[in-house]
Amino acid sequence: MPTPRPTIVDVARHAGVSKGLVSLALNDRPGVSPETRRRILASADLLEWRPSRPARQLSLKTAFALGLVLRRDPHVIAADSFFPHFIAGIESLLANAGRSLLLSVVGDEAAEHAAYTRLAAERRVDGLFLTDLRVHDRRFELLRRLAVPTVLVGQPSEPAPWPAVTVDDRAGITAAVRRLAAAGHVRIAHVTGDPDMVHGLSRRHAFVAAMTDLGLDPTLVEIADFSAASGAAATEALLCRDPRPTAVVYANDPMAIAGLGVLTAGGVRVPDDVSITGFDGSEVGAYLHPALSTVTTNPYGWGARAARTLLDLHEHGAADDVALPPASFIPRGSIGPVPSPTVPSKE
Amino acid sequence: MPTPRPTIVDVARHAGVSKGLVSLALNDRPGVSPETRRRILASADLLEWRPSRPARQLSLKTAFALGLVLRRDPHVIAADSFFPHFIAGIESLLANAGRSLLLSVVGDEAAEHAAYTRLAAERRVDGLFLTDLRVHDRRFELLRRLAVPTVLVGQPSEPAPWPAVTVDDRAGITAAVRRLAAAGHVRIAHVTGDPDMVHGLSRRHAFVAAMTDLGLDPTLVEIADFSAASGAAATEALLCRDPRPTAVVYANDPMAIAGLGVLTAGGVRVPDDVSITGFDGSEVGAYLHPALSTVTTNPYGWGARAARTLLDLHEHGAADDVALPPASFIPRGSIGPVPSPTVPSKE
DNA sequence: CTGAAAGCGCTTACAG
DNA sequence: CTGAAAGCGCTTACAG
Repeated sequence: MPTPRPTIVDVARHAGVSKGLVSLALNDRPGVSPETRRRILASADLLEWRPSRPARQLSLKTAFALGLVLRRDPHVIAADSFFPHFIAGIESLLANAGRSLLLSVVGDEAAEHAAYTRLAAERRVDGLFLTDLRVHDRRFELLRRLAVPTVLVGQPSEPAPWPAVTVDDRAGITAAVRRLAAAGHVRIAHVTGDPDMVHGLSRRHAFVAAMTDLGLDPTLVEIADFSAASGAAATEALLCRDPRPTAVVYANDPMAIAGLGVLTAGGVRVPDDVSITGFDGSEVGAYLHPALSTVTTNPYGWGARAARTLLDLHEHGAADDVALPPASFIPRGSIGPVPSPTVPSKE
Repeated sequence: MPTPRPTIVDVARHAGVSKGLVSLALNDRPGVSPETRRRILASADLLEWRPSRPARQLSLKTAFALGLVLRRDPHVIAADSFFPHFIAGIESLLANAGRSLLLSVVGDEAAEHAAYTRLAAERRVDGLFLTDLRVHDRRFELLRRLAVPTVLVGQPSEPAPWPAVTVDDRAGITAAVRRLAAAGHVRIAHVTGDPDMVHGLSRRHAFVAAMTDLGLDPTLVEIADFSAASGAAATEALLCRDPRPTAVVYANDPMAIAGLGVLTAGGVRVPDDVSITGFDGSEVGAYLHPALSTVTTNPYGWGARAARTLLDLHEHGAADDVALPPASFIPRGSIGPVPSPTVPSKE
């Protein structure tokens, strides 16, 4: 049961002024004499008054909140280090802007669309972050109808009427492939992320392009979905290939870590027999043995920039696309020179 | 720039009734004839009207939101699988209850207190989740002053005026120690979580109690803080002990995974030379080699139950403590029998 | 069963 | 510089 809190009327009475004046004083607007302003602020302090958000929302037609809807298996979110840093980045801006973050975690598409609709149609948020962009993203049509300011986190695969804050993740994959090729690897494989997601697909395209550029066979690709389980299964499939790849580029860290487990369990030494790389720079990867090579994208900065863009969009009605520094490759112990050719298993 | 949306007045006009009646009809209250109700609902549907939250909040004095403030290094949150599942559990209840989750991620205590104060004093939330309970938790005094419904997620170390939803994590540690002892281990070590946190301390107490009960030396304890980095450092310290422990009970999975890396890098085989166990059941642990033994606490169910309790508290002014099923130990490949005694390294 | 009115706690022209 | 009033979009007694 909420305790009655002081309202603007209490402050006005205490300071001996009208409530309109209290409002002016507290929002630093002109038209209040310094002396009166001081008295009002003192009363507000004394009464521990804070303007009610709901009341401000109603008169200002602003929600003072931004929304993030996550449709992913909690297991995948849990394994992924992206979101905690991304969210921390968002919040680094919101606190100062007097805004809050509304987070929705949903299970399926129906719940997802319901969540977006509620947030927007009930005016709970001033804008929405769109993450985990999908290849034919059905949220685009929905959000266009809802007419709510939106920022795209990532490069959309089709035109969309909102600003995008992007990081070129292809650069990280390209760097990984080049590094492996420079170490003599030729049979380099890729374990993809969810192919329905733009960043799953774009990392795969980057892999194929980098391999092709180097004149290498780009067809050693196993489809997975970013989950550790799928990374393990894909790795097992790769181990059955003949000839076996000598290096694997995984589309994220959890799959690479699971892959490392499968390789080690199968008696395949990393990096002596097979080199591996991940993506997204989870903290734990640095502490594995061997330490996992990975690609970092600074999700904290990404979140902060996306929030900045969304606030701009809400305040000014427009905001520019932002291209953040490309992902960069961090080599660690999990990659090494190509194993010296031994007797092929067949032929 | 928000597009003008239909208001209750538009619906009333369209249906040819007063707006009061629209409100009654849409909230399923008595006093509206079936025929009129039907007409009103049809108009609302047609106009795609949704009641404005801010307006409802103001007249109902309800925020329709619950708040969660996280003060942790994003790296630690990212490595920890607890929060994504916990949050997903919360949301599983909120969606149906028409509530949203307000999430704040903050860096230090000042920002944390400011966040709680804003959420409560500005009436942004109807209640707060208190997680990561600390040993002398200074939030208790703050929240008492703020007089906002609160639910404790975990057992507080000192009396507090709010219901607590608890999971006995001691049971998991006890089970791990017993299992290791049954496998012949005597020199069992513990790498603690953050000792300022209740669950860091209680796991340590559980370790000491379980060892003492078994008549084993409970002093092989290294203080860490739940981060992978601290788990790695603690493991290195344990490796320098003489005699070396043959088993290590870590207070969470990220530290155990980092410890596994350190052990492997040092040529110590797991579980042949040293057995290890984690806590919290991250997905990736199951895919390591050897697979990480761990303790699960069902954070999804925990979140759902905490949300249920908080809603009850808000609606009825009171709610009972809830004790969820205790944590359970999941043995996997990372534990094995005590190594057969060889020549001690010294003496 | 239905309508007109007051109120939730703010902000903001509009007068003085 | 200050006050009185209207309005944001709902809900809810109070009359009829």
